[in-house]
Amino acid sequence: MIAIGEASRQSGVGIETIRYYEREGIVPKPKRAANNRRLYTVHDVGRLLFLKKCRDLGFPLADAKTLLNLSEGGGEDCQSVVKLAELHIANVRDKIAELRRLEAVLRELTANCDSGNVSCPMLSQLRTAQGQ
Amino acid sequence: MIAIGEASRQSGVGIETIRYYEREGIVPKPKRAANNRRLYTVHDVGRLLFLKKCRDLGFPLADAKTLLNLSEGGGEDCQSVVKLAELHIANVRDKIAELRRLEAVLRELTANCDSGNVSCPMLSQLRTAQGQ
DNA sequence: ATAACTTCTGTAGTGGCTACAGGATCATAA
DNA sequence: TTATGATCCTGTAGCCACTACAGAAGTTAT
Repeated sequence: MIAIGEASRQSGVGIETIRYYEREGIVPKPKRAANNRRLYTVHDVGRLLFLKKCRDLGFPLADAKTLLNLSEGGGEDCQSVVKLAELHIANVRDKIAELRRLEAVLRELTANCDSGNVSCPMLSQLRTAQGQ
Repeated sequence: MIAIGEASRQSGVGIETIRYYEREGIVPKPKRAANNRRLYTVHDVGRLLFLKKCRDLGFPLADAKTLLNLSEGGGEDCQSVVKLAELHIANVRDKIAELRRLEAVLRELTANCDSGNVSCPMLSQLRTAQGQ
């Protein structure tokens, strides 16, 4: 049984975040010591590590919770997991495409901005060009 | 002189967002009609359009405000504009790289999840793999 | 007159934390 | 024993950039 600071160190999840997860019902409320301090088990730390990995993979917290439940429920519902993951991958791909588009437009806008122009080409574009 | 709804239509910026920009000091407070309703000029709509383009390019609102000021200040400080834009481009590139890394990891994690496995390979990985 | 639309102010919610404030408790050293 | 500092507690507010109300008042069309 370890305190919240140690659980934070072992899992990489911040102390405030652990308490936030508890408030939000993402993880169950831990036992308390006689002095009211939270006590965590190895299993609890495992949960936090699991959640941290999900978050690092970009899953929304709600999805991370779902995955945790799938992991702890006996069924090992591989199909549900894949479904969630595929949706997430699609989101990631969409974001990449959007960012690439943005980068291209930004490069174009700044292309003529190097030399000491009287008026800034990028600002001109922003003032006059059609949206998009 | 047009009302806020028309300004919203012409600029593509939502009504609530226009009021938000006013509250935040991103755009100046417009004149009011006798009935206390906001009145916008073509120039005001131009500002909103400018801001919308900046936001669509992914600039934070604070940067959008800075760009607007640069655009309206007489100097046309092309160097400041490029500096802001280059920083933003670097951010965009970083995000793309991170998302690509994520996508690769997610693909790897779901690679063996197709057939009817007894236990889910992805969940196993999330439970046991080292962070990263 | 009635209905439907628009606008007004003010407040709260979104996601996922993060940062306090103000207090209690614990561990360690002089 | 006492001082110091680390850790913990609860509760609240801030971040970003909106978005969504509630409840009231005014405008426009039939």
